[in-house]
Amino acid sequence: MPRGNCQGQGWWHGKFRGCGYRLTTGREAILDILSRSEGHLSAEDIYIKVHPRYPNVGLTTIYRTLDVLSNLGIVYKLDFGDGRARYELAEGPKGAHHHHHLVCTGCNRVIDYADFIDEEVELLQQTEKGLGKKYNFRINNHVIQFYGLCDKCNGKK
Amino acid sequence: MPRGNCQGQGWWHGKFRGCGYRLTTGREAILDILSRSEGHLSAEDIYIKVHPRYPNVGLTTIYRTLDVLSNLGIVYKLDFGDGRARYELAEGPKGAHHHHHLVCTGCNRVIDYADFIDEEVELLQQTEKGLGKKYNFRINNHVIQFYGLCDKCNGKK
DNA sequence: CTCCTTAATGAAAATGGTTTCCATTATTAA
DNA sequence: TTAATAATGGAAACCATTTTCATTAAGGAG
Ligand SMILES: [Mn+2]
Ligand SMILES: [Mn+2]
Ligand SMILES: [Zn+2]
Ligand SMILES: [Zn+2]
Repeated sequence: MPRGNCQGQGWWHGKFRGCGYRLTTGREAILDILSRSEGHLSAEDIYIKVHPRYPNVGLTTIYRTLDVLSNLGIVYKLDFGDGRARYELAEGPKGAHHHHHLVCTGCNRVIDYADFIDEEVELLQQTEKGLGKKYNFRINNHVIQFYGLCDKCNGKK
Repeated sequence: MPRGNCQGQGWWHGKFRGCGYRLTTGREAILDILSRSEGHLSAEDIYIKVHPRYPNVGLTTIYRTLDVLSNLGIVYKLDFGDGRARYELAEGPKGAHHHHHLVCTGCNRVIDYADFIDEEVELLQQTEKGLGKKYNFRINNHVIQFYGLCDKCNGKK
């Protein structure tokens, strides 16, 4: 059984070490869970998934790690207005998967969509450029989210 | 001195009464402050502005009233990611003043902009229509915000 | 491998915006 | 005026997140 495989499970090690962060069990566990989970996990969601396999990783470490990951650009910190932050991997080993969000205010379901991304991205770039020039702003992030009721919640009167 | 003037100061009374809400001093005070203030006030900001003139309006009432106003569509509840909700009047007596936001993550300054609104709104409408059809969603709200560093914060290295 | 510096950690306590409770007050329809 | 009940304020509860601090463990130097 060959050692030292560098595909997949360890792709963030470089980014981590490059910024002077230590590689710890907790951090690997959290990234492991994030990369094998679909969707938008809260800190507690992650804690619950990590805990069975790594019972000595505390919730505090989850928060601290997510903060680091978010600063490194490895995860996005999302806010869907339900009072807790949610996180998703910015990109897997396979590359980026840019998308925006459609949030149901009835059941809190969140749909990733990428259908209109091309037009949106183009407009966003124009807008960012224009705003940046006009207001002397260095824009480095945007939030686009649609809120409404999904088919199920819409049916219920 | 004529009584019963209906311009300005009381334009929301109708909307209020129409929904079965009572008109109270606290509610009028809060709307008064909101309509004579620029910008994006937190509940506590409003409390501080209301308190000198109406010392017996509590913070709880501010929260409750803002919730009602937000449900009635009279104010927008905004989240700029600084851990507290902010509120702005949806429209004054003069009518709507649609705009989006540019948020400085350095100093939390928020700039209202309306420059690219037309194009944005058009794209939004298209997107809402497309998404609504594709995912069977009734979209009734969207959030567009740009985050970055303002000229001042950008200068500080 | 061992040592040593110090980054990282977990548990518990603190924080802080917002909500809930509940006894009291005030609005409004009759 | 009166009665029904919506609205209120103050205190306590809530709850996601952060801070504190004593302990642990990464990882570079030797
Ligand atoms: Mn997503
Ligand atoms: Mn605004
Ligand atoms: Zn739903
Ligand atoms: Zn700034």
